[in-house]
Amino acid sequence: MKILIIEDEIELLIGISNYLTKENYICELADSFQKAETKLSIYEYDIILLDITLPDGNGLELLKLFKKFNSKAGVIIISAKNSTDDKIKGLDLGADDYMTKPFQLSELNSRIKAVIRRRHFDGNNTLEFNEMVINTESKSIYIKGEEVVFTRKEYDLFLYFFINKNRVLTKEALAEHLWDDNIDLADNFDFIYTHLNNIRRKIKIAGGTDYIKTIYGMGYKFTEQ
Amino acid sequence: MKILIIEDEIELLIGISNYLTKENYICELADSFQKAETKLSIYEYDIILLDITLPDGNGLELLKLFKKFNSKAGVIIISAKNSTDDKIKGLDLGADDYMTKPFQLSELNSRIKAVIRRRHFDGNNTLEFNEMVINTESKSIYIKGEEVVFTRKEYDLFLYFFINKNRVLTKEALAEHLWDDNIDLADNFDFIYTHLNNIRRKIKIAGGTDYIKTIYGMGYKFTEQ
DNA sequence: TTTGTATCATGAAAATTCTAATCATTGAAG
DNA sequence: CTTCAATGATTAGAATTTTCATGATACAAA
Repeated sequence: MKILIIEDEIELLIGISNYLTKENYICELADSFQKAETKLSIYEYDIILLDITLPDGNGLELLKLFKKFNSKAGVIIISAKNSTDDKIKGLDLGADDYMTKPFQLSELNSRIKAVIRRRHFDGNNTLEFNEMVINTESKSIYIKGEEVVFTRKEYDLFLYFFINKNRVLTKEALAEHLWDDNIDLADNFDFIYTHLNNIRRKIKIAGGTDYIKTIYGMGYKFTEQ
Repeated sequence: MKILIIEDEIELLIGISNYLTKENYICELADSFQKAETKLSIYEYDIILLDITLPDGNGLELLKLFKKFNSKAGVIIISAKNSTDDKIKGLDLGADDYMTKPFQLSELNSRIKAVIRRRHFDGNNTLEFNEMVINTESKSIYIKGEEVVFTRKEYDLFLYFFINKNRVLTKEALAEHLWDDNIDLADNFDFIYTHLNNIRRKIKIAGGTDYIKTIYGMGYKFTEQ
């Protein structure tokens, strides 16, 4: 997941970036209205963290502007402002959530996750990719129209690939996802191999294509190419 | 966990209470300074949600006062105030966190959980109760000085009892805890019986006392009496 | 007190998850 | 083009988790 952090307090900017990078997000930084504007016009992001008070402009203007370029991204407003006004305005302009400074980084992380989840699943319960369909309500997976039974861990892993299509996911990131953060990073994550193997076997048996490409020394990527 | 909600906007008060009750907390309500004062002088709470602006007094005074009676509880300040002053003062007076209105109930919940966690685990990694000791860092359990090996689910369940000493926990609450909320409530939770049985057996073998009492039709309670 | 039903306890079996050993492949270095 | 070390794939089986069937117990109603 790619995140743009727009924040003029450099310390906070770095702090957030470091934390989120450790949590396996790809972070880009902007410490002014202008830099943010440039980045937004060029790249696509999944999540935008937006500080309202910038030295060279108001974040809400940026939000208005940006809704034209990049409507896919979720926006979380970061505000030190004391009036609720800015938050309300921000939510009106299409922000998904807001945080008031100061905040815990772990909380920011859980909000980011929540926004990602909502953006993916609100309204429709099915995700599709070529011959594959996931129904997130019944937690069932269909390949070429036939249901293939996945275990809980297999399902979680496969869904994670689906959501992170075209992105390289490290073993560590996958393991952390399966074990909701509280996993000991000193462990070895060999069991990922096993689950992956099971998923691939089931896809093969069902006559589907193995879209999970191995990137040697890096991780795995769910993609067509 | 027992929570006192001090808030004069009745709608919000009810809203919070309903939500938190569904999340398996025991809620008590106070819509004025005076009622809150009375409750605080009589009962003990785990968490206190404190609105600063009350019709018959300032919440910060209440906070000062209450630190004398009930120093064990965690305090989360709810504030609609626009000055950061009240928040800072509140945190100075020993509040653990604060929220600015309006807020998402799910966020409130995650903050409550965070405060409970911090209050329990900050500084010391061990929880003790009579002949039982839990080391939350190494995730090991000792009974009469001897280590007893618990599986992950057994450990999680046992720790949850420890944290919720003297409280009745329903099967549903236990199951939800073990499966991080995303469990299907239509499922049957029979596996709780099995894990409980295993825990009790291991305690027995180690020569410990079974402090987990069955409350017929209700749930279970970890207690001495 | 007896009876019936719902809840809980227990143990065994099934399913899933994880570990560990072995083999295969990749990419780098000579 | 080899060789080597690191990484990934595969498989078997150990450990854990979950399901299921059966028996025991508590509570309520007759």
